[in-house]
Amino acid sequence: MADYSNKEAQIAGYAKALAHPARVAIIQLLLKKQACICGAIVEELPLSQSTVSQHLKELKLAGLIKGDITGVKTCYCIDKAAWNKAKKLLTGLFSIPLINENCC
Amino acid sequence: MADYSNKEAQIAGYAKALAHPARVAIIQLLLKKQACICGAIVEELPLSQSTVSQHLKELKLAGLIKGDITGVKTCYCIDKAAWNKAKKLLTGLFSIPLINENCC
DNA sequence: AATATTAATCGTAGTTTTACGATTAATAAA
DNA sequence: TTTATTAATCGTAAAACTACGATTAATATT
Repeated sequence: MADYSNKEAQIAGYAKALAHPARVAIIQLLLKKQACICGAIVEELPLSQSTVSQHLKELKLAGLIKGDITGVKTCYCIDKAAWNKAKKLLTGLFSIPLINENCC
Repeated sequence: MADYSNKEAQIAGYAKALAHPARVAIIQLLLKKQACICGAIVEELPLSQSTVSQHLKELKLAGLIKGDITGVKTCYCIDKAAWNKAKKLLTGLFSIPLINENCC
């Protein structure tokens, strides 16, 4: 009956950012530094440039990445602070002990 | 250019299941066993019975929970195997070392 | 047998997401 | 200065998501 907690909303927010394979792929590319320039990311994905741009925008909106424009190119990278926060929240959820003494 | 990997799709799938605060709340309730019967879950959320049922269905579809009907009531609980798989995939993503020697 | 309870499903409306091509703005190269 | 490159944004269409009330099917209770 009560409203959601801040934590729940934040977890959901970060989960939402990772709720598309393209965005998971982008994050992995950035983590492993196999790509960083927008154009290179586009080449790695089976999507059009505009669609990839949209996914990058969503990741940026969620705070997980930031973009750095230099000249005509844009370099993206993980936002360390936000990434660590997401990690903390998500791993926190998964580390709740699961003792199955339930009905099913 | 190539297609997504299985792993990426699975991560995205589990993330999607957690991409709504109501579903995060449900998972937490089940983990902490503060609720289990559908009706009790409904009482804990600021949503109608039908909407909660829909969220439960999505979590079931993602494999994270299972429902056990006994009489007129339904008891839900975490699917241990799937939950552990999700945990492994998500924590795996978050445990990729983040060395920021990038452009930004 | 009639009524109540529980939870799934149906129908529906509004919103959001996803995807694309086309366009634009900015910088780089010729 | 003209042309090319890069990436964001716009416009748009289709699909998916979210929410609700109403209905339904099943079991419990009276």
